[in-house]
Amino acid sequence: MNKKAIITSALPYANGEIHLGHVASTYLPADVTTRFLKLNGVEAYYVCASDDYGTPILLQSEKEGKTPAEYVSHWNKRDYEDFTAFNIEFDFFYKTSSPENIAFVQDVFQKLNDAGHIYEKEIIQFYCNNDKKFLPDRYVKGTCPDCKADDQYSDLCESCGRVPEEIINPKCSICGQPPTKEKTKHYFFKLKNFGDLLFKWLDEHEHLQKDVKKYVQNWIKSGLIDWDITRDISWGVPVPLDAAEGKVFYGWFDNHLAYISTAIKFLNDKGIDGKEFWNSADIYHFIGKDIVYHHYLFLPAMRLGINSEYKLPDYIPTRGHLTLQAKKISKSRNWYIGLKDFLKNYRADYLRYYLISINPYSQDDLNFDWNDFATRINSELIGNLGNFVNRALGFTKKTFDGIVPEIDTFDDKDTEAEQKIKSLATDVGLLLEQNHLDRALKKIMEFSSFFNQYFQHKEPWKKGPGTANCVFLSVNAARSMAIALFSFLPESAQQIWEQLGLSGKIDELTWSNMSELGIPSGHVLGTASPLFAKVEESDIEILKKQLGPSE
RNA sequence: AGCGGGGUGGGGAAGUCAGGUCAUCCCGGCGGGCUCAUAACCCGCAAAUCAGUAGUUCAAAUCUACUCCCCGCUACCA
Repeated sequence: MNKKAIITSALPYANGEIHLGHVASTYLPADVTTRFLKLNGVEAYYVCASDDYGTPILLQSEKEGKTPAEYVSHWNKRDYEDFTAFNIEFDFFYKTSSPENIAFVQDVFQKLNDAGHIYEKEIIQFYCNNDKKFLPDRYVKGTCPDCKADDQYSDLCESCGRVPEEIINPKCSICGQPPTKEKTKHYFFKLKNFGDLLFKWLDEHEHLQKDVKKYVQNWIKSGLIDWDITRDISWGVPVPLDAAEGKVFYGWFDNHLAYISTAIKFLNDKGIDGKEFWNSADIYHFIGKDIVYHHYLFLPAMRLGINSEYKLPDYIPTRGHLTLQAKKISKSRNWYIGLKDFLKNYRADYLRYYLISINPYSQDDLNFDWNDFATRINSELIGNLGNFVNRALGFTKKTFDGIVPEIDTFDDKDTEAEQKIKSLATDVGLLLEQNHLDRALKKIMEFSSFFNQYFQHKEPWKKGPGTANCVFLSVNAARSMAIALFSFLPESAQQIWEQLGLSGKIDELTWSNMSELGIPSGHVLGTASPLFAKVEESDIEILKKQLGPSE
C-alpha cells in the first residue's frame, strides 16, 4: 500500500442542495475509503471544492438578484455544512473560483497552447437577441428532425435518443424567443491527439474498473472529437489571451483542475511540497457514472498534454446512480430527498449504513427504498449488530458488575471465536482495498452474526464453566467491531468504544488493532445502553409522503 | 439508433471475470428453542429445472451463440 494518497470526489455544482444521490455514489464511498487509508497509516488527504462556474449558475443568480459570486458562496457554505452533518470529513473543501485555481487553469492552458494542443476556430452558434447571450447546446430547444418530438434539446433528443443534425423551430430555452445564428471564435482542445495514448493508458491501468474501461475504449475506437473549451459568458475563468477578450473556459475545462490546485494549496499551506506529494501519492477520483467521459478522457488527456507534470489518477472508482423508489432522481420534478432533510429524521449512520450496504463497486444503479431502509436498519444494524453489542455489554454489567472476568482454557468454540477476531482485520481490509465497501460491511455483519450465535451456544446466562471465556471474547469482539466499523459508521463506532469504557478516539488507532484481544481481564466497562432506536413503520409512511415527491 | 448492465425460491439481493468446494444472504411463511439482549437472538422446515433455446465440457447460475423481457448511459448532471 502506498503510504501517501490524495482522495477527491466529484465537485458539487454550486447551484443546489446535496441530495442522497450525490452522497451515495461519490462522497460517502470516498469518505469511507479515506478513513480506512488513514487507519492504515497512509498519509491520506481528502480534498474537494464547489464547482462554481458555468451558465446555469449565472442564470440562476440573475434570477435571484445576486451576483454569481454571492450565489456560489452561499452554496459552497451550505454544501459543506450538509457534508459535515453527514460526517463526510474533508481535509480541505475549497472552490473552483479560488485565485489558486484560476491561476492554475490559466497556466495549464498556456502550457497546452505552447505544446500545440489548442487551436482557434470560428463557429456558428445560436444567439439570443433578447437575452443577449450565446446559447450553448442545452439552451436551445426545438423539434427533433428525426422523430419529430417537440421540446427537445438541440444536442440530444430524449425521445429517440439521436443527436439531431439541425433542430427544427429552435427556441431559446430561457425566454422562448427564436434565436439567431452568430459567428463566434472558440478555442478547441485537440482531444484527437490523445486517442492512442488514452487507449494505452486505459489498457495498462489495472486499477481502473473493467466495465468502465471497456465502455470508454469503445468510445475512443469510434473516434474522439476535438473539444470546445470556451464559452461566451462572463462567469468563468478568463481565457488568458488578448485575443480572447470576454471569453471564459467551459466548466469542464477548469473544474477538475481544482482537484490539483486545491490539493496543492492545502499541502503547501501545511508546509508540504504539494507537487512532490501529488506525484508520489496514489490519486483517487471518486465519481458517478455520468461523468465518466470527463474523468477517463478529458482529465487524463489534459494531464498528458502538459507532460504529466501532475500524475494521472490511479483509481477512478465509478459508481451508479441512486434511484428513489425505483425512479430516476430529478430535482426539477421534485423527485429527490435532500441530505439535510433526511438527517432531520435519522442520524447520519443510518443513512451511511444503508447506502453502503446497497452500493456495489460497479456502475450499476442502486435503489433507495423506504421499506428496505427500515428493514435493513431494524434487522441488520439493530437486530444483529446493535443487539450483540448491547447483550454482551449488558450481560457483563449484570453478571460481573461490568468487570471483564479472568479466562480459563479455551474450548473449540472459544478458539474459533478468537480466530474470527484475529482474522477480522485481513478479512475486511482486503475487501476495502479492492473498493468493495458493501462486501466489507457485510463481512463485519457476518462477524457480528457469528458472535450472536456464539453467545447463544455458550449460554453464559446459565453461569456454566464457559461463562467467563464467553464474556471475555464477546466484549473483545465488540471492541473489534468498533474499530472495523469506524470507517463506515464513525459516530456509532465511537459510541461502542465509550460504552466499552475505552478512552481515546478510534481514529488514533491502527487498522490491525481490531485483531488484537485488546480488552484485558479486570477491565471495567462503561455504561451500556442501546445504540440505535428502531425505525418505525408509521414514521416511514409519513416520510414517504413528505420527503418523497408528490406527483 | 448506438453502447453498457441485468433477468437467481413469494419480495429484495450476492455469487458469474479465474466452471466443480454453490445454490448463499436479508425480508416474509411455518415449526421449535432460549430468556443475557431493543417482541431481540438461536435452531430447523417449506419453497428456485439460477429468463428461454441450442452448444462446449467428465462437470455450467458461471463459458459460447441465438431469442425474449427489463434498466441505464450517449459527452450540462453524483
